[in-house]
Amino acid sequence: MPEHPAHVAPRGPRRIAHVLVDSPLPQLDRLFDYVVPPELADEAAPGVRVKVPLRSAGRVIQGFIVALGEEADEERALSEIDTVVSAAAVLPDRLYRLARAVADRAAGSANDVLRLAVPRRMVRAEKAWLAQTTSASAEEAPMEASSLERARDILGEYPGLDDALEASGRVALDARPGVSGSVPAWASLLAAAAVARLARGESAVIAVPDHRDLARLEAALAELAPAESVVRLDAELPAQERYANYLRTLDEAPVIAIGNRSVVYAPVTRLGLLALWDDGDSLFDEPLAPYVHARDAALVRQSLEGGALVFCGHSRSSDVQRLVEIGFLTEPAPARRVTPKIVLGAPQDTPATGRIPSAAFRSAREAIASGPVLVQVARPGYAPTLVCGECRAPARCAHCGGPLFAPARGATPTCAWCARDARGWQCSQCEATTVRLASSGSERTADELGRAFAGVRVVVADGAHPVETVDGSPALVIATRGAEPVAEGGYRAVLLLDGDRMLQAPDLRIGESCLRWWSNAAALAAPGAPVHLVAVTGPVARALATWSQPAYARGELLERAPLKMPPAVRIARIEGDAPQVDEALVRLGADAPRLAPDAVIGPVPAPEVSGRKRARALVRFEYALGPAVAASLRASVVAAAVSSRARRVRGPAEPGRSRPPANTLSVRLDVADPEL
DNA sequence: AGCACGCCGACT
DNA sequence: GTCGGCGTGCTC
Repeated sequence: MPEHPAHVAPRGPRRIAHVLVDSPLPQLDRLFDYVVPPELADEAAPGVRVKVPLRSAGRVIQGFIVALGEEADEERALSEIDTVVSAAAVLPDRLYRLARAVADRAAGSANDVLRLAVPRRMVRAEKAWLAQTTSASAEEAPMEASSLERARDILGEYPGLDDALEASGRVALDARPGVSGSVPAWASLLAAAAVARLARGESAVIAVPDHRDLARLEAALAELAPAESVVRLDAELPAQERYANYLRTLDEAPVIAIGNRSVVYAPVTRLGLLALWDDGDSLFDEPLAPYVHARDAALVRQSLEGGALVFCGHSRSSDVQRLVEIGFLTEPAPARRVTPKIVLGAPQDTPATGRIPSAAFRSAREAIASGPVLVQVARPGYAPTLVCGECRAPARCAHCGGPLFAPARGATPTCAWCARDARGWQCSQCEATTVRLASSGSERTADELGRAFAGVRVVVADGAHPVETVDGSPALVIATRGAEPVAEGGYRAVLLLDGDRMLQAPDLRIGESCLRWWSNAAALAAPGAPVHLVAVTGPVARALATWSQPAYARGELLERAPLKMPPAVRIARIEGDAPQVDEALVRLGADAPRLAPDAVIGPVPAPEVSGRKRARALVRFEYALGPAVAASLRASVVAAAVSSRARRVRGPAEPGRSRPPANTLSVRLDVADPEL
């Protein structure tokens, strides 16, 4: 029994709150302990927002109580919690653990992950939620027996899938091509999987790349799931609704949460299914720190919370294929293989009009009598690139040197950078004054085909003019890749036009991307409708023609392994003040001695920031070394942030100019384009 | 980020 | 003998 001085009243153990403070500083990315004062004891529960004193960032800072504890009174000096912001427990323990694990994997801060997961607080929505949870909580939405039966029918197309899902399996699922009504088959499949989990009282989370896919998934769920159980979580929602929906996922009653990349963090209760549609889409690549791809976040989450994990697509990303090959994912096969009818243009097939071979043209002409025909092109606009009419050099803006394009038929060339029109243009190479259209955009294709198919309705769909669906009546639908509308009953013919141009992009993954774009467009065809891939030969064309996307992904992986390119290995990029980059590499050598001798590329000089010499390096590492590499790089980031007095050197040098990054060392894991 | 602590030069 | 420069380190 410890002695107490007479003037201090002996007290029992005190309540302690472990608090995650909301600060961007990497050195504060850990839990801080505070005393819970007796008057806050009722409200200070795990998950609530609090304000706490911290010797920085003003006097008080926002944070979340992550957990509570007790300890003897006199062990150490602690500050008290200042305020409980609201009694709403909006950060459940499972979400904190997920954020922590995802941040650790990416050498980032838990706060940065939580910023993606927890929408901005809206007091009105929060009050409504608090009132509702206390009165009518945990009421389960009734599920119609016929819906569940339909869901089971759909899942039955893949013998073994239901078992795999029940056993919290992890699967790579090749979606059946086709549409029923205006709903693509993939959307019905994922909706059915979600409904099957919901029927067992478990939640589902489904992430899709963009809002058009979200609308399709929503349509599929409308046919199968109780409306009260489907919760949209995406950035397009009004702030109040978004926060209300977030709070809804915290309820005891299971939900189907759908949205774009960050929905993978939705903190639903009893996660039974976590699914990604079309994981090869670059929209799943998170552009905010710590830059974690939704696929990786999903992998981390499934390892923590269990439940089934599904990567579904018409094509196979090399990343998912890697997981298949190491035995992490299984591939449930469909009972009946359904493939679109792909027609590769014969080399001797001469174009009847413009860039369309005669066979494809005939095919379109026959099909258009009975319904819509899809024409996929690479780029929007009229003529996206212009060249000199004489010497064929790219036409450049006289003012800024930017590339010129033609906004419409016969229009004056315009600069793509500065938007000036190039009246009186003259070639800088040969002084000619005429330009030539070097490429066709969707508008020009629509123009040309509209004349060839006189009297037919023409629909143009691209990023700027999105079209969700078209009906089943005859129409020419010209769409840029990725923007294809769904046609009711499927397209009667599909023409994939600019394949050769698309394949030429200087991108490590261009083959994979093209196969994805083409497969997704082909999947919109009606059963038996011809899909013409024009002017492309080689492995990607063969993979499409034989509908063997997994085999193509496998080939990609085999090619990249000896080159040490992702996803065969992981790659980290380190950038910062030259001495700190050097220091980080030294530390890495000590922390991860099993790194290959050629793991580090660089460092090379990077552009100076306010007069400081900067450097950049890449590190290639095996997946097994991930934890060691991430921890080491994180330690370097913290060390650099703590010791950095660089910003003081800056002083009065530049008044209002853009300030250099707060951290003098920045680290990014799993870079998509491994360029120094 | 901010703010306190601490160890050398100029001061009433 | 004291005030205050900013370099260094930490934040419950």
